[in-house]
Amino acid sequence: MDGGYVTLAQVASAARVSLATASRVLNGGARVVRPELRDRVLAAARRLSYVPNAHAQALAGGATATVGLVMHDVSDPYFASITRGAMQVAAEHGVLVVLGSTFRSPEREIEYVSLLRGQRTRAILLVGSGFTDPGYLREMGAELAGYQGSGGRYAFISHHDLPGAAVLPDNRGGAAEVARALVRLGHRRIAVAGGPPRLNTVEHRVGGFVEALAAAGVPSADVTVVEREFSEEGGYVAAHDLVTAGLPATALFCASDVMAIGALLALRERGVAVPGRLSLIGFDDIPIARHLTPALSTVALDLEEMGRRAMELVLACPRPGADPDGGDGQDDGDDRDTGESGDREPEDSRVWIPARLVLRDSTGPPP
Amino acid sequence: MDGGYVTLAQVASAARVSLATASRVLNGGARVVRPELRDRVLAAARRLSYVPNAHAQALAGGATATVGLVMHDVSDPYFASITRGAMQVAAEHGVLVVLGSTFRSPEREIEYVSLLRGQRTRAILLVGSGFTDPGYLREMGAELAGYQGSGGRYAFISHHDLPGAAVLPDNRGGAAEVARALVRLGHRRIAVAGGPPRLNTVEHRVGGFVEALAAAGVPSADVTVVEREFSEEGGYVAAHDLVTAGLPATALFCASDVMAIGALLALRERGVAVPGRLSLIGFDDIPIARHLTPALSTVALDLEEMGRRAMELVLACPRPGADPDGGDGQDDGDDRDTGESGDREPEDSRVWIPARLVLRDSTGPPP
DNA sequence: GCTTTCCTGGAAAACGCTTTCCGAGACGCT
DNA sequence: AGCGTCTCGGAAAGCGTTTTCCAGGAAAGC
Repeated sequence: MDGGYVTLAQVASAARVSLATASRVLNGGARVVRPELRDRVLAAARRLSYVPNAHAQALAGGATATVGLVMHDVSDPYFASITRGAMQVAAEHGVLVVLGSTFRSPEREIEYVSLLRGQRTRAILLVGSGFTDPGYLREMGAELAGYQGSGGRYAFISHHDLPGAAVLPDNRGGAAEVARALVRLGHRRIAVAGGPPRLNTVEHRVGGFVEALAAAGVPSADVTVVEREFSEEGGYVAAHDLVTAGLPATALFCASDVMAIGALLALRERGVAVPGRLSLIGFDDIPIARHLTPALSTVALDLEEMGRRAMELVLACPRPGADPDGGDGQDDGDDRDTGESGDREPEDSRVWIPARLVLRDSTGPPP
Repeated sequence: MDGGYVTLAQVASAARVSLATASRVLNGGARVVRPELRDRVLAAARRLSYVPNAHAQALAGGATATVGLVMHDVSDPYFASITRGAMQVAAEHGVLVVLGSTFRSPEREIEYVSLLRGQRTRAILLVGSGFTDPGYLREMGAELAGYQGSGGRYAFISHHDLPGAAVLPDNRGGAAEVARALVRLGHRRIAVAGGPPRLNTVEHRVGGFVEALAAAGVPSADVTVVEREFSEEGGYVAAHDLVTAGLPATALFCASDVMAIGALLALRERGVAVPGRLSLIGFDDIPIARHLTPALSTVALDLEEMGRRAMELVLACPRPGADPDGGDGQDDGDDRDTGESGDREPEDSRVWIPARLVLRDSTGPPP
């Protein structure tokens, strides 16, 4: 109305009631207040259109209702879908979501965690591939330990080589399935387009793929690994370079759908028929994958579910005492530990997300 | 390290300095502090890994460094791109972004504004089409007036029929260009797939299109308007129904690219050649539009720029006194007021975003 | 009928920070 | 040398809540 905010004190005096009573009626809840006073307070609050000051509430010891979400970039469909799932659960719990975009910079990621720590967010979700850099792991580890020590919860989505609860897509398994499927189709000379190996996700997908290829009897001389950016542009460049190099393959596996989209564009520009001359397959099954022409074969991950599960993990009612104890009997995470990295505490909740091969029109037998 | 947070008081005592001095060194900035003390404080803060409590800072009168972003759904590419732009500017200003997904519910939109008000966010960005419902306009208007009255800034992205700063895409103009382009190509029987008219964006795009068609001499009997959901599914259903009805058109204009994607799928399933039998054109130029087959003709809006401009609008240094005065000489918004709704205060900053017709492969002459 | 227990409202103490106001030295001017 | 001015550190007053503790009245027990 006029300048400044309506405070609880104003509501209380308007209702001719003490501050304590007004607080109890509007936010407390535990204690009983005589109906008559209760109504007076409620009426006054409505009349003045009182909105509690979240900062004051947080300071005074009330629980904060915000969760931080740190990721590469919301406009990347992979992250957009995960965010969507996470926000659904957040909304159900009446929790506000704070976003941080790192654009794949480890420094920014750490900075955001520190910022969110300052905001006393109830929890932090670290979405997307972790970095393998030791300096990053040390710093981020310290930051997260401090956060947890002071009562914050956190969870990773995707592998991070750091202790903590996590939602883990079966990157290796999915990539291996791609390898076997391509071999089954008859491909023998195969290319992989990956990103920088400092990203865990890339390492697992490319690694799992190459290993499975070897296991299926494809000589490593017939496997071409191309490392570019982990982005649409990177996929474009990878495919372009592959074609320029004489296209030493009949199938191309891209470490993500986004890369595959870039690759598809390059292949179209260079006149390479997909899947006629080259089979193409991605990873993630982002929503547009099925709308491309040819419809993109890929490995489906339930991205929204990943977001949902992670948010549930950190919002799952903790015992209020904030001792650094981590996971508390999450029931449905089938805990097969594939030992991808053994340095995690066994108490941490782990949710595995299965990867499902989806063959659409972009893959076929070799020419 | 141990339970609980490190407070400024602890830092101060570790540095053998008063609270005031510690505050001045770490956050204040205005006042000068002797280098020796300054270093002591800095060292202590680092050693204890001090993180200021943002809530306490906000309460004590320091500026809040968060901005709210309220929109339909981040996983919609249109909103994802806008969000990306907004986050870039936010990051430059060291501002944190809080996200709210309304899923096109006016109630949720109002609820989020109220929540963000409670968070004392520095500003709120309302992204995406406003609703035409009078009840919504009244409530939202009151909420925003209260917010502004207490020093908050806000801006709309897209038309909202409410006073306030805004970043406005030229929906009518773009739609009119589509109409003229289709007529120029030779189309005479034309269909439009729109969403519910309670969305301003839909109203302007469909309205502008139909009017321009009339102006170009296309009899209204030859124009088919189909109203479905403003979503991919809605586009699918619209196209499906159109085909079922005997396809009384040689061109289909969809009120958004997302709808066009759905329509394209339906047309493919029903065996309708695009653009051979039916020309298709969307609106927005979301990033994947060019990757579809056929590459989607559309009206390009610089979505990231829209996000950027809006964020700049609300972050543009305000005079600290928070009197409800709104716009302060934004230099480069060319203020042509097309009078789409006359009830706004002239002081509000308005940034117009031009719409540019992009003809790709999904449009051609009629069969 | 008097004491003991509930029950409920109010006063006041945090919560962690910013900022205003003072006071004490240091310096410059006459 | 004396006085005024300037600089910079510290004490303390909030900021808007929650929550603990206390007091007074009503209900209950003997």
